[in-house]
Amino acid sequence: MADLVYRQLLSTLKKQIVAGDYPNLKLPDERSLSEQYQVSRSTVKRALSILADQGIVFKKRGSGTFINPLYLKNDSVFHYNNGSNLGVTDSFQMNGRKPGISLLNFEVVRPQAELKRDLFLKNDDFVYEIKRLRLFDDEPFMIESGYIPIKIMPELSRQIVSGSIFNYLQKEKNQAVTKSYLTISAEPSTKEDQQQLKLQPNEPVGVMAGVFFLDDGTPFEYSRMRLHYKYMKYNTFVTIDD
Amino acid sequence: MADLVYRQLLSTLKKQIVAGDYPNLKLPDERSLSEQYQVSRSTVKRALSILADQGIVFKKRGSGTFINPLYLKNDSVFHYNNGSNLGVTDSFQMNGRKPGISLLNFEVVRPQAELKRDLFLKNDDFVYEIKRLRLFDDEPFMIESGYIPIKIMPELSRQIVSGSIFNYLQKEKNQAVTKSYLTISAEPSTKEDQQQLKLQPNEPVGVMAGVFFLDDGTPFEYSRMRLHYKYMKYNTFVTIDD
DNA sequence: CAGTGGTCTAGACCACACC
DNA sequence: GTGTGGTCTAGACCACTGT
Repeated sequence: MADLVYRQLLSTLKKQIVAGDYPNLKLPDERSLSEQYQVSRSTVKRALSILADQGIVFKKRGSGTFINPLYLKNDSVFHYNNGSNLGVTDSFQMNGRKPGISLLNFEVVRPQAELKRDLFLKNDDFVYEIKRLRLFDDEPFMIESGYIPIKIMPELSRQIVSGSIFNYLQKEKNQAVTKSYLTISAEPSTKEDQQQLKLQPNEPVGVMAGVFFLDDGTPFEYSRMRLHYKYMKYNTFVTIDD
Repeated sequence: MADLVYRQLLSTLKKQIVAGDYPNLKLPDERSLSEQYQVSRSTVKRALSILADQGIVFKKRGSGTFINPLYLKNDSVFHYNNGSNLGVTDSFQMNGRKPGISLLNFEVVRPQAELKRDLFLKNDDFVYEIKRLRLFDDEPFMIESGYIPIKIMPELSRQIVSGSIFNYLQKEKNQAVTKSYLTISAEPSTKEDQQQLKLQPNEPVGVMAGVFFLDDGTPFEYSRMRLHYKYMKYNTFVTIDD
């Protein structure tokens, strides 16, 4: 991965930016970079576009490419995900805390209409229903209800489900979950939320719900996550074009 | 904008996909498309990459490009933003409801340290503090607190601030806000939230806070939005690579 | 081995910003 | 007008998939 030309250039530029090699916050023009690193201008553009997508630089037609000053202030609001995390254990800053899983429920059910639609199921397909309580250092922070088609993972067991399913997929079946569509919202806590997540009645949960996809586009899991509100922090960098 | 070759191809393919012109959910290969539409393969790749970023298709090296079945089910969970909306009046589905603004407060203040950092301000820079209640059809749904450096918009007035600031920027100064960094979270409602947004004490608010940037990368506004929880629905399509 | 997407190049021409 | 990023092309070669 890192031996790709545009990846190397990307990484080089990123290091230089962080190191403060461009005190005037302006990068050299694309043609110069192309010359300097002996790569085509297209490759330079590719690297710079990624930096722009990540919010690290701004490209301004006619004047140049400029470093986002906010990115340099390392302790600032600007430490975000690049939207590039998936999997519960990766998505939350655990700050050295040990993640845990407590299995609440594990059974096979007939999917509701909506679920059938979202997971692209046929009429007589069944799904596993997996309800788990997620913890950090024995402190519960999320109730997760997952639905996985039997036909995708017929071998699923209480054992597997008590650990990270994504890791299992990766290691045992060499399949990666690289895409997800999620809706983020907030709700008052239910009695169950309050009990499991140790919430006061007036304290809410954050809700993240949606579909995870395998590399090849197969909808793999529908998941509904109810988070202790203090643990829900979703960072996004958005660009509009149209 | 739409006369660009890759944009046209993009729009053509999107229409065909929605129209069901590819019943087997597989697009023609890139070289065929290049031939068929008399454009270079690079241009085809560009259009297809955008479709992939939007989650509409999956590209699989060695086998082809496939349509995401979820995208075809139009009424499904899959109708999302592409993360491509900015500006309050654009960002929420208004469903024909008329947006309104009630100005709660408008003054000049000395920015706190954190704000100074996020807006990249110097020691003696001042900011406008603009607090507004946003409505749909006279129903309040959001309390918005915005902070804009005086030096960026010295001409700001109660009049301007009572309408859409982004529209004003666009029309009067030909500057667009095209990027934002936001953190999304949830909180119990405060007394003020409950009063302004007509919430019960146990009902929460969604919080979206962060920085909006001008085209040239200037941090333009820090905004903190507290939303009636029923109005907070943020949709994301995330891809991981690394 | 054939088919398909991924990377990379070299160069032409356009559009916008600034002097 | 010069500098800079944006679009587009034509083609070479690589990497992975599936027969």
